[in-house]
Amino acid sequence: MEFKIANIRDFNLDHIFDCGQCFRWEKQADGSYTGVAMGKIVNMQFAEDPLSGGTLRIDNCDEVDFQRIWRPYLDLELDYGKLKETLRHSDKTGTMAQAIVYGEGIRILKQDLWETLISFIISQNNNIPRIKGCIEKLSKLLGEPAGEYDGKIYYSLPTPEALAAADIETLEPVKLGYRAKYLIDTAKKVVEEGFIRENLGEYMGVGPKVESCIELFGRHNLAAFPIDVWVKRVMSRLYGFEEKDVKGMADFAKETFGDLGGVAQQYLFYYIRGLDGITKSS
DNA sequence: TTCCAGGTGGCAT
DNA sequence: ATGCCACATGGA
Repeated sequence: MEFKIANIRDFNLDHIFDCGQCFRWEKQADGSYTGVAMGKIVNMQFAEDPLSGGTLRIDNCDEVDFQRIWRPYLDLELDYGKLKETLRHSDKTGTMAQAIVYGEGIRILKQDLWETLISFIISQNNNIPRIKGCIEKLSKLLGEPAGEYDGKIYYSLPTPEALAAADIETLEPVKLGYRAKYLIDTAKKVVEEGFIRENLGEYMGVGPKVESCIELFGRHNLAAFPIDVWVKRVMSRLYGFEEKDVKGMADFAKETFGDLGGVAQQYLFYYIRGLDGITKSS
């Protein structure tokens, strides 16, 4: 079963799935992406058309799933054309205008909270290819088969219960390093106390940066402005901040990008990685 | 070999 | 409240 929708603008699957917000979508040889989210496996392909807007094809999806799952997940309700107009001249250097051109098809996905929590705990002091590998191995080890697509079995992430029942030795093959303890600890806390929605920093392994990522990617709080090494790099090179002046960067982001800080951050993150020759997260 | 990656917890001031 | 530093792992 396949669902198609036309006239989609400000949309590019490479930009969306390779801007560091998610770690589980696999690019196929034909340029499409296969992934599992909300317990469903789908394959997405996008055909560009600058005049009318492109057409998005989602395989293994019907109209109901599209409306209930993928339309919100892909943030198709939000007018990114208008949003980009607001951001384009927000800074005085023209940096944001260039970053927007470079990542014009980025959208902030509405991801599952639990998934963003464990994904970004794993992300600390780690690189994107390794993060993807860890999450993949973790899902195969303790997740459930979500189904099969194109001859390949896809696994869901482990539930909090499954992860809480694991121990360090069980997780050894996932090669999480010192983060394994954080994951188990966090899973136990979720199982015992229910999901803490405020003060995510109470979870082991969640500091200001990870919390900010969860706010942005898991709760769609577009004002959140996560500051990691790449953003520090942008702020330093393109806006003239000292590398360690995180407070200054945060204040600047708030003043300059306001409640769209998170979207601005994604344009900047994707842009600086491109400038440094990092593509396809490899 | 050393450095680095979507940083944080623990400890000393 | 702020400043260090160890921390697992694998690729450059």
